[in-house]
Amino acid sequence: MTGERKAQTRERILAAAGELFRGHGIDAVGVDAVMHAAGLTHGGFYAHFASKEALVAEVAAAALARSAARWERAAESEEPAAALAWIVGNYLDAAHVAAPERGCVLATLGPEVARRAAARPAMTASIRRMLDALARCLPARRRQGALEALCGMVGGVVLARLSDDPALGEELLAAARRVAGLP
Amino acid sequence: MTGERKAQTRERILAAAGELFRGHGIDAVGVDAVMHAAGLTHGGFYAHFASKEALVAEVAAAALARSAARWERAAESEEPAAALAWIVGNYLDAAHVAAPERGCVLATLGPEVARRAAARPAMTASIRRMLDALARCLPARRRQGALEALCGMVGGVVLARLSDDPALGEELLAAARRVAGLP
DNA sequence: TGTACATCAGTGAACGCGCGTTCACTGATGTAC
DNA sequence: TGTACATCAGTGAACGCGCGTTCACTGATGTAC
Repeated sequence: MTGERKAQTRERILAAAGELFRGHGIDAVGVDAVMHAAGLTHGGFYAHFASKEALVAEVAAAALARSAARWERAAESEEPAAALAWIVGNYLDAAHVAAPERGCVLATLGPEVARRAAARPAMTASIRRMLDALARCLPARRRQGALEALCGMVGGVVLARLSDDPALGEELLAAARRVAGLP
Repeated sequence: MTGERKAQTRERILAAAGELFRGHGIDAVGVDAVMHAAGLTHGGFYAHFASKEALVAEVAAAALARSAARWERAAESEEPAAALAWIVGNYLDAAHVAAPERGCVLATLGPEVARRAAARPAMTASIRRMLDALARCLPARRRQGALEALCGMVGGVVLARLSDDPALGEELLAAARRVAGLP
C-alpha cells in the first residue's frame, strides 16, 4: 500500500531528525542533513512536513512522548522500587550523558524548545506524564517527590554534560540520584 | 586613551552577545545582530574577536563567571542561611524563568555549550566555584548538599521554562527550592 | 491475463536570502617636531 | 603653539556558501477495463 510506505518514510525522517537535532542542536542541522540521514534527497521533505519548524515541533513532541511512554510502562509493569531504580538509574547514567543523540529531549533540547512557543504545550503534557509515572514509583509525598526527582534528573544530566572532568560528572549524577530517591 | 576605548567597545559587544545568545540561542543570532545591538556595524567585529566561535566561548565563560562571582560574594558577606536564601530564592524565581536573556548560562545555554568542547573547561571551573559558594551556605553534608542543590536548581529552571502552565511552573520551582534546602 | 492510464512519493536543479568573513577605506586621536 | 604625519577603531560593500523552500520532472505502483 502506498500510504503505508509514505508513513514509514515519514517515520524515518522523524527518527533521523530526532537523532541529529539532539546530537547537534536544532539550528545546527539543516533540512538536507535530515533528509540525507533518512536516505532521501532534500526536495521531498515538503511532501511530509509543512516547514522545518513543523518538523521541529513534531520531533520534540514525539521524542519526549516516547520517553514518557517508557516510564509509564516501567511504572505499570514493575514493583515501585524496581521501576524507580530502572527509570532513574538509566537516566542518571554515564551512558545517557555520553549519548545525547538518543537521550531525553528535556536535557538535550530543553532550552532550545522552550524558546519555541508552539512546541511547549506538547512538552508540558509529556512532563506531566513523566511526573505521574515517577509518582507511582514513590512511597509517600508522591507528587512532591516526583517533582523534586525530575528537577534533579534534568539538572544532573545537563551539568554532567557540561563537566570536563568525569569525576565531577559522576559526583553530579550521584547527587541527582540521591535527589531522585535512589540509595 | 585609545586602548581603553577599544576595551569598552569589546565589553559592549560581549554584553550584547550575552543577552542575545541567552535570549534566542547561539545559532539563532548572527554576528551582525550582535554588532548592531552593540551600536556598531558588523565589519568591525573581527578587530575584537577571531571568529564567532571565539566570541561564543568568551561570552559563555564571562557570563557564567559573573554568576559564580555573585554567589561567592553572597556567601562571603552574609549569614549562611541568608546567603542560601538569596542565591536559591533569586535563582528559583518566576522572574528568572521569565528573563532568560539575563539569566544563568547553565539553564539557558547549557546543552548548546556542552556540544562545544572548547567552552567546557571554563564552564567546569565556574560550576566548581558555584558549588563551593553553595557549600559554604549549607550546615552539614556541605559538598553533597551543594551538588544536589545545583542539580535541582538548573533542572527546575529548565523545566519551568518548558511548562506552558504557570501553576506547574511554580510547582517545579517550589520542588527545586526544597531540593536546594529552602523551607 | 494483459494493456493503458492515473496517481503521487521522491528527485534534483533552482530561487532568494542571510550567514560568517574579508578588505579597502575613513576619519578621529595621539605623537613628533 | 601649531602643523604634518602615523595609527588604528570602526565603516560599509563585497565574497562564497549553505540555508529553507519551490517546482517541473520521473518512474514505480495501483486501478480500470
